[in-house]
Formats: sequence, structure tokens, C-alpha cells
Amino acid sequence: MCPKIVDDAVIEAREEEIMQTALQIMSEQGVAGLTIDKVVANLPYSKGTVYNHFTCKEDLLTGLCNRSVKALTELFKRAVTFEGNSRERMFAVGFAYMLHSQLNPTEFMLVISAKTPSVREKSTEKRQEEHTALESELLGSILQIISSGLSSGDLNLQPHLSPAQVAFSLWAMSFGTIALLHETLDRCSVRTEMMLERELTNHSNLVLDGLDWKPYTKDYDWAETVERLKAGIFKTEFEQLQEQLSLT
Amino acid sequence: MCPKIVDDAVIEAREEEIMQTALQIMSEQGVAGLTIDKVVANLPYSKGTVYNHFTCKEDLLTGLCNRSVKALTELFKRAVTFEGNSRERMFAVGFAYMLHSQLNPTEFMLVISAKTPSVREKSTEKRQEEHTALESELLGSILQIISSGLSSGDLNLQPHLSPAQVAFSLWAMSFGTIALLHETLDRCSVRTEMMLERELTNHSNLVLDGLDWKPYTKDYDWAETVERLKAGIFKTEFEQLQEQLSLT
DNA sequence: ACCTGAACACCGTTCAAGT
DNA sequence: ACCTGAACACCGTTCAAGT
Repeated sequence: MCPKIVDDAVIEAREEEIMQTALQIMSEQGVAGLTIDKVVANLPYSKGTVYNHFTCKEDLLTGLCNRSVKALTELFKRAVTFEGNSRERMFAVGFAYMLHSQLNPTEFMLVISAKTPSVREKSTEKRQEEHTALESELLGSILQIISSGLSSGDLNLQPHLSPAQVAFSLWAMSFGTIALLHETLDRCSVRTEMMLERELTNHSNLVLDGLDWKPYTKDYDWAETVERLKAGIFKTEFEQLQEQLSLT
Repeated sequence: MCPKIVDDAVIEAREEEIMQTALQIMSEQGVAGLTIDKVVANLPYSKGTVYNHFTCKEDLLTGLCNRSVKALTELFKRAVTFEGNSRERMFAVGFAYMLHSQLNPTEFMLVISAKTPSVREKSTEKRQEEHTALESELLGSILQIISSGLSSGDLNLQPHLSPAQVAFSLWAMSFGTIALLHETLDRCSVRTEMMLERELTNHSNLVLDGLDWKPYTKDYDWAETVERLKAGIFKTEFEQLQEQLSLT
């Protein structure tokens, strides 16, 4: 009836197949081990077809990056629905970020390298725009929680700080913690189950206390909140993470 | 008299020459634009000689990364000598980090990519060890200020936080802010002179307030501290930055 | 002992030929 | 209209020959 729609679906399915294959190779051989030849060898298509979907290797990397951010967006949206006070919801966002980075270490590193000028310059305009759109969705979730904190009175913004600046602070803090800790965990090869969780909780508490966002760390049972997240909205993800860690 | 020493000096000078050439190429053509052929073309030596100094391209990248961290170490040591209270000295470290990342954007990005597994795996053992040694020197400066804050009573550690964790928090915060802001500034192509300075001050204040490190943001004239840094220990660097920004 | 650069292998990208 | 894979260009790395 409408062949165009069917075609689009086929194209999208193939794009997904290409990206999954690329991801598989990268998780085994590292980002530097990714080769279009290797991707094609694991696929029933030819090189030319892959280049019909992605204009160059960098475009493929940005595509993978977007795929990962898309999944993160979903987790953030779920965090916004967490039942609790506004600071708990903000904490849930950080928790979601941590879970995502742990469950998809390869993709997380990709987000960093996709921001690199050398990758961005070569990617398609289209995929770059998709990327910025996804990032403002992420930011949107954070801003939503900030404004709910403001209206509930949990958060009192200092005059020199705008909501956008607060959102940026929180993001930078989480990003920095995860990026540096990933690297440290890699090097020590001591992937203790809860190291990242503990550090991220510490940093999150520092920044949220610094922002004067109530209830303060000392006035609340945050361990209980963590338990509620693990058993509630992020149950599936947490179980996946435990399984993954027990395998290593 | 002692030819070995002369030889070492010659070798070191050449290594520096190679790294400077590589840096020059990277600042013009990006990290992806760096090619051993291009490096050799700008040098009076042959490919083989370059490969006598660096075992592979990644080893050269790690060498450049270390060169940059070495310079940062010097700035941090200077920050420790800043005359003021302990929180001011801690702030000076963040300020040094910001100055360094602004003055050497290419090198700063390199530090990120050098931490990437694909680069680290290929680098020489020797250069990797040098890198960890440099990083503990950086951390050492931070720990020094933390312990002076503890003994002066400016900083009261919460029971669940160790000095090392605090140092890590501060580092992660600065790193995250700078990395994300670099990217944002790149994209907007609005390199307003003081954007990074303002954001880093905000974040630093948030974290230090959160840590309960006195004097609090609201109780002190931090703008005056910034002025003192700009006119004092970081005068040269600040002037370089202004010059650089006025040229663009 | 160190330097040289031709030679090799590998990989991203293209495009003429095929369906 | 889309797919194919041989062919090309480029780049990291090596090593026999030279000094």
C-alpha cells in the first residue's frame, strides 16, 4: 500500500544492524580496532551499502553516539517520574547516568570522542543536529526537576545562578566523575561493584548541598532512596549491572 | 668529558622538537590531521629517527600529553604558594586549571584522548608510568591544600569523606566543567572572554560550600581574590590569555 | 651505532559495472 | 534505483642498505 514506509523501516533496521555490529567489534577490540572492513565482514551487505547509510567512519561513530544518548534520554525521563521530593528526583537523574555509563562503557566513551572536533567536523549535518536535539532533551529533564524544586521551595537559587547554570553544573559534575572514574577503574582493574555508585553519591551530595537544595545530606536517609531506586524505576537496569559485574 | 650527558641532551632536544612540530600540525589540522609523514616533512630528520624516539603514533600522543601535564604541575605548585586562606589556595588551583586549558586547548583535548584505552594500550610502559607519576604530583598539590585547610580549621571533613575523595571530587568537577564548556564554546563559536572563568568560579563555589570549606561564598569577596590571582602569581598566564582572545 | 627512505600492509573511500 | 567489490590513495611501521 505504501511502499515508502516499508522501505524506511527496512533502511532503519539495517542501520541498526550496522551499528550493532560496529559496537560489537568496538567492545572486543576497542575504538581503534573498529574498521569498516571488519564491520562489512560481519554483515551480509557490501561496503558500498554501508556507505549508503553512513557517509564516513566518523558519521557512523556519531550515529552510535546518538543511539546511546537516545537510551539515556529514556532513563532521564523515567527519573523525572520518580516518586519523592525534588532533590530525590535530581539524584535519580545522576543515578540513571551512572547506571547507563556502567552498562554501556563503550558507548559512554564514544560520547566523549564524538564531541572531539575531528569527529564532529566529518559527520553529517543531519546527525549533528540530531545530537544537539537529544542533548537538549536531556537538559530538559534536568530543568524540569529544577523548576519543580523551585516551586516546591526545596531549592532556593542564589541570585547569581540561573536554572540553566545549575543544570550545567550538575551535568559537568556527573560527567567529570564518571569520565575520570571510568579511567581509574580501567587502570586499577578493580571494578568493585559500588565504587562509582559511592563516589557519584558523594559528589552529587556535595553539589546539591552547595546549591542549598533541601533536604540536606545530613537530614535525610539517602541510602533508603538508593534502595528505592534499585527496587523501583531502575530495577531492570540495576539487575543487569549486577549480572554483568558477577560475570567478570 | 662526558659524552653520554651531551647525547642525552641532544636526544631530549630532538624529542622536544618532534613534539612541538606535532603540536603545531594538530593545532592547525586537528588531532585527526596529525600524520607522521607531515611531522617528518617539517623536520630535518627521517621517519626512522622519529620512530627511534617514539615507538608509535600513540606513544607520541602520550608524550605530548605528559608534556602538557608537566606544565600544569608547575602551575599547581605555584597555586599552593598563593598567599591567602586555604580555600583561596584551593580556588587558585581551579583557576590554574582553567588558565592552562584555555591557553593550550589542543593539549587539553589530548589529555582526554590519551586516557582512551586505544591510545594507552599502545603507548610505552615508560611513558605511561611517567603519566601516572605526573598525575600523583598534581593530586599531591591538592592534598597539600586540603590538609592545610584541615589543620587551620577552615575545612571540616564530614566523617564519610577522606581527603583523597575530596581531592577527587574537586578534580572531577573542574575537569567536567572545562571539558563540557570547551565543547560548548567550540560549537557556539562565542568564545566570550570570561565565560569559562565565571562558570568555573560558580562550580568551584558550589563544591567548596558543599564541603563546608570556609569562608563561604557569601561571606567573602571572591572577586577580589580573582583580581589578586590575575595581578599576582598568574599575571603572565592571564596576560597571554587576554592577548590570545583579543587576536581572535 | 645511528640514520635513511623505499617498500609493505592496512584501511577509508570511490565508482564503473552489474542487477 | 540500488548493490557490489575491485581499485585507489593515504598512512603507520619496518628494515635492508648506507654512513
